[in-house]
Amino acid sequence: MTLAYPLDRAPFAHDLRRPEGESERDPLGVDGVRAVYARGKEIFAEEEDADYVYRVMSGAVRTCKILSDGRRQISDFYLPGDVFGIEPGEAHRLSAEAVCDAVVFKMKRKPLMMLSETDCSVSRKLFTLSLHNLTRSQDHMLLLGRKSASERLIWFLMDMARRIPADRIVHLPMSRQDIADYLGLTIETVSRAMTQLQDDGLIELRGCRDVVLRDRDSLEDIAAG
Amino acid sequence: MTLAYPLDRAPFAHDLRRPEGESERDPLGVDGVRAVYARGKEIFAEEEDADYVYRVMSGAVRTCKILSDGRRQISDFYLPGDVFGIEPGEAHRLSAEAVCDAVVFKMKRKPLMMLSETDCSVSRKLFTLSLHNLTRSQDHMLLLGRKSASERLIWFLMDMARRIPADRIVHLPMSRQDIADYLGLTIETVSRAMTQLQDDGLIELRGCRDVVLRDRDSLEDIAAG
DNA sequence: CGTCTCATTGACACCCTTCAAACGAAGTGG
DNA sequence: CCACTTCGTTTGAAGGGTGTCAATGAGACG
Repeated sequence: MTLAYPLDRAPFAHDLRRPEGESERDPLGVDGVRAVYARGKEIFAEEEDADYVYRVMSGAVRTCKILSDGRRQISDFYLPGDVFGIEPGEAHRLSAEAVCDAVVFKMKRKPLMMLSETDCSVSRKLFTLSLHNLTRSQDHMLLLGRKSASERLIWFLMDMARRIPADRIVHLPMSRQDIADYLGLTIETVSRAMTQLQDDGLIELRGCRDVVLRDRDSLEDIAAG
Repeated sequence: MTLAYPLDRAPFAHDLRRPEGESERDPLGVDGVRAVYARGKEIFAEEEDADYVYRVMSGAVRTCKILSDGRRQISDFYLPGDVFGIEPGEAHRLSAEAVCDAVVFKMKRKPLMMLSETDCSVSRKLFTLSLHNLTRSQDHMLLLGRKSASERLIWFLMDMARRIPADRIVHLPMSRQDIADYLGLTIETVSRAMTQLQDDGLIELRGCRDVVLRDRDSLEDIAAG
């Protein structure tokens, strides 16, 4: 049997076949409902009231910030089991969209925050969760500020290989444009870097979304910096 | 009377003249001691055990990650009142150094974590704190991934103007190299961008560390993106 | 097979980096 | 008071990595 996701990333005992809209309980301890979003659909917008906190059940989600002239930076991708949409204030600081068809669990923010005032285990879970995100964004800043295009791409591929359940082939749920906006590059540069890695024998492309890591050791070394 | 820092950033009722080493209590609710670091001195290193959590009392601190070949990315600068050094695991994920002569309050991590298991207000404070840092790093990622040199510098100056207590002149505690490593640029580019902003009449340099914001509205607009 | 969308490739431009030198402020010693 | 040093900043010239613009290629789907 192959797991749908590594154990430390398993969401929780939801049955994906249960009808949408039925109330269930999140591991964080509050009730909520599932919602389905088609590829590209917006889950929430920047500045919108942050009434809900979300957990990915299947598919993938991106959160991003957009400048007035359209330049976009993707903060992170969220995979099954990941929580997103928690904000320090009343409004969302970034927008969220489905990278591919996705099922997300949404729970009301207010009950969660109220529970965290009385249940220390909940507030500590929230604390741990945001620290985890913070750690990721620190690595991301190093990448955006100081790494070359190929180093960025390798770091991204290794991160995905670690997070996505698959041994030999990493299936990327996102487009080149998403990767570019995550890595602070253009789609052309991502594409060129990808073929360069293939020419160097580090990876092998099986179609543009499936990547075989051919020289995992070298890739690890470069990703580690 | 002029405040040493804006009200929302005031650290706590420590008397800076108290002798170093004497035990005091942090607003987070645990005891600790003050420590003095000269400019450039390391407070903790990457990979080092994260035994303490810190709060800046005076001066400024930087946290950064360094690649094996020396490339450096500064994650953030911490000013009086700011807490730094909280980690999800047992080890520090970044290093911390004094940007200028600085006094920091250090409290043991373990008692703080134990307190947060029973006192919800503490774990919620920690949660809020890490969410605040996360929000900052999201803005920082947008800056590093998608903004031009001058946009980065303007964002930095406006952020400092907001955080540093001064009406007309912003005094930067850090060197050009620090600014460069924070903004993902080189020292030369920062210097050039700075003189360009001066030539454009947006700022005025009074020595290389004192900046007068001449056209605050334009600067705000550009910083907002 | 045609259409649509997305990915790849090429040519060229440009912003930022690199390398190098000059400049300036602060501190030291004669 | 004035060289002299040191360290950090500024400025200049040249090069390179990534962006831009444009055309081609490759899957997916009806």
